[in-house]
Amino acid sequence: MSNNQVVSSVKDTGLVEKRRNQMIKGAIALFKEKGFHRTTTREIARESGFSIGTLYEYIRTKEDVLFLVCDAIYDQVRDRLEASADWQNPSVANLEKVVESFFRLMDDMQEEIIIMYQEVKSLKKKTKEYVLNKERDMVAMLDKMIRASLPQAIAKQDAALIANNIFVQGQMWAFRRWMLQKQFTLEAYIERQMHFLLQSLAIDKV
Amino acid sequence: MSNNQVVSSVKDTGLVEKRRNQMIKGAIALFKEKGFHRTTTREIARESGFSIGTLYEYIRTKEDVLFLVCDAIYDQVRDRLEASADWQNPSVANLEKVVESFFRLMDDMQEEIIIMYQEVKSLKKKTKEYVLNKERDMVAMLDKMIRASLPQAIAKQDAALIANNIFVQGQMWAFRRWMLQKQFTLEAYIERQMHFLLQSLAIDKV
Amino acid sequence: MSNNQVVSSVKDTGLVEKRRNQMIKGAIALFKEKGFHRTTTREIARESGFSIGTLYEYIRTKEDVLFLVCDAIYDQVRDRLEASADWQNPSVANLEKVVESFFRLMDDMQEEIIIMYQEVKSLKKKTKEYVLNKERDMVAMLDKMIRASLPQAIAKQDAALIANNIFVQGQMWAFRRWMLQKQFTLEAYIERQMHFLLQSLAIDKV
Amino acid sequence: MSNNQVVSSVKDTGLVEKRRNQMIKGAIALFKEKGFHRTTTREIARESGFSIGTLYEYIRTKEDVLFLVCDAIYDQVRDRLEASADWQNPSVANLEKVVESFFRLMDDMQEEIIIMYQEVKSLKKKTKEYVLNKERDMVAMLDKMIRASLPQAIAKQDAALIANNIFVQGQMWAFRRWMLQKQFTLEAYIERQMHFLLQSLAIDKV
DNA sequence: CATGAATGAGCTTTCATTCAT
DNA sequence: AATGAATGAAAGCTCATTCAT
Repeated sequence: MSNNQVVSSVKDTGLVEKRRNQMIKGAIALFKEKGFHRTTTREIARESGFSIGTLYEYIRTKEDVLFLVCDAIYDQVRDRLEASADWQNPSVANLEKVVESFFRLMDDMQEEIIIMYQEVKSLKKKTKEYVLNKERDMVAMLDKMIRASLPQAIAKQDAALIANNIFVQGQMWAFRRWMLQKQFTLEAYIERQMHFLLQSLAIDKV
Repeated sequence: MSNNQVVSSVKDTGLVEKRRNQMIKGAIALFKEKGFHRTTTREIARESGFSIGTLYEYIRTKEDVLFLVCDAIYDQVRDRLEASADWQNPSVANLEKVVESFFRLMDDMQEEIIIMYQEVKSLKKKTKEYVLNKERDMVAMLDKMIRASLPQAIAKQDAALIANNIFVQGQMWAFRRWMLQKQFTLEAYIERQMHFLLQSLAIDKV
Repeated sequence: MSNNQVVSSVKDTGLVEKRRNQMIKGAIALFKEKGFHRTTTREIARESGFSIGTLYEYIRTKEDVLFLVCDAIYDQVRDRLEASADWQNPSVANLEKVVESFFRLMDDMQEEIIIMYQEVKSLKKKTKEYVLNKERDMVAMLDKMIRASLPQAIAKQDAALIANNIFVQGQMWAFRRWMLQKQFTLEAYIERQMHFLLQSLAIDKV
Repeated sequence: MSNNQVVSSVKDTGLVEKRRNQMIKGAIALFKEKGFHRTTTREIARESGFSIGTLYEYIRTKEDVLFLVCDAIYDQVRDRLEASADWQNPSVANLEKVVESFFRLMDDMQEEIIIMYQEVKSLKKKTKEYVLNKERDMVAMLDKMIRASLPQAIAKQDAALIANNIFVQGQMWAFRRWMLQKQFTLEAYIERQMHFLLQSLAIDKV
């Protein structure tokens, strides 16, 4: 369903969704290549397959495109994360599965992740908060899973910290690829991070 | 000594260094506020206390300013990190000290850290590599310290991974402050991260 | 009867007239607020109660709307002016009545008058002439009335000049309201202008 | 001295004045031809003899140009009006001289007058008021002259009304030239208007 | 007849960079 | 060495108009 944080002149919501998807796809391709600021609205229109006039029928400002892109990426990450494991039955095994899926997801969506974290800052306060809340939600999912999975009790803060660490280690695979991906295969990276994670939680490898 | 990656028309190296320091200071203040792309060269000149013409006597392009800024921040981080502990006598205690200092440093220099990691992407390939090498160097320092400090042997890759984790956990204090700094004091953050670090390395708290 | 200076794709003349009246009403409301140039065709369509596509079924260019508006205003002024007095029986008394009516009319239709005189210039030559001829006609009516009313003979040119003066004094009530309407009530304005008019024509107040 | 209602990036006030004069001259030429809204900033720059970038060194928005133009025209009218007669020694003869000069001035500056009264409406409230105050001042000059010149006393309101009438009759020579200038020479126009003016004031022609 | 999505020329404005003084 | 006026490519955005449905 088309995002209604962003105003469109076009009424047909089905069309709005379709066009915005084209737009998001086109914009991501361009943002990957040159970042938000160096991409022009004309380029976005062309890459999306329509004219500049049409682009502006579906958004109001260039920033709207960025918002749509960030929002779409978050939703995609979340959807895939939710589908990746059994969140209803917490267990160390399922936690491991979640973490592994998350790392694989970050590998899959490297470029999108880089775009998102590097450009959200360009959103204005309100929109930025809206988007960051989605991150908060996902961290909370993981947080909850951690607390429910562990055999022993864990302090609330500790669970939150670990959840954040996992998140950042996932993102780091994308952001620091120039450093990490020369030294590690994805498999090795996952395996070693998982090892240290379990170790730090004093859990014997299953 | 003035950075000679960037070409200046002015010969007097002392003057070049002085002017560039003014420029870096001014630019950082502005980048903190509005980011690199939204800051104009005119503003940088004014904030630095000289004219736009003079600015261009000491650099060649706007990107040069960004480079100078990133470079200066890295140097500052490195200097302070080096001064913060006894790197010559590796020990778990010294490792802890280094890690703690690093986290405190990241707290101190939050804004600069954010600038750096959010804007390096705007540097062109060659310059970016030059800057990222400085990051590599610092990670290497930590890596080496880890390997030398631990009572038991640690795989080369593992040390590198831990070093990266520490780095990213430090940066995360700055980048995710909207999430972390509501839940943790710096002290608590350091304490818990250190706890998990030692735990994951199977070291009993000293 | 719908104005056939402006071409319409729609055949049904009754409908054309109905739609154009909606359009004129909508456009006047908008022109009052923001002038012709700052009003968009989309706004005119919306304000008129139909779609942009429909708007263009009844006109060919945006300028057509302006023409229709000016034309309608002139017709309205003329209709009301004609109805306001007994033009068939010239007399000083009737002349006075006409002048008073005209001033009251200008007060009533201030905004419309302002629109018309401020935007006609945007019409292209031919249409502008068509519209200005209506003004000429009205001045001629007054001119004729003056010549027929006065006890003594008056030079042709003089009658024309006086007719123009009266017209402009009426418009001035609308255009210079920021200056005049602070100092005069409409009644006082009419009374004093009439006084000077009669005086200049050497007629004793009836 | 350069108008400081409008902000300029250029510091050299002499230069600012020079460039703005070029700009005003260029803009008037264009506004005469096509009006404010149909004239582009690029055209103004080209006509003024400099680049679009330079234009914007001396103004902030397109509206600034319009303001500068209106302001300059008013100042010119006022200067010429002040120079045209002996304002210090009121007398019917001098009043006649003033009126005649004013009419001649309106003839001379027809195009400018048309621009001004047709485009002031596009200024925003504050600037418009600033400009209209200049009109008020001039009307006040005339008003004062009328009161001081007449042999008999005249009511305050009446003097103001007569002053306004004279003003509007002057402007009408420019605005209604399509109607008046076919029937009257300037000389005749002045002569007849003066005749009716004196008549209405019950003054015997000198 | 009515609709409204699509178009793209064209607008105002910005800003990195140069260069004469 | 320092200045700041000049430049113009290029950006974001608007809007009159068309035309398939």
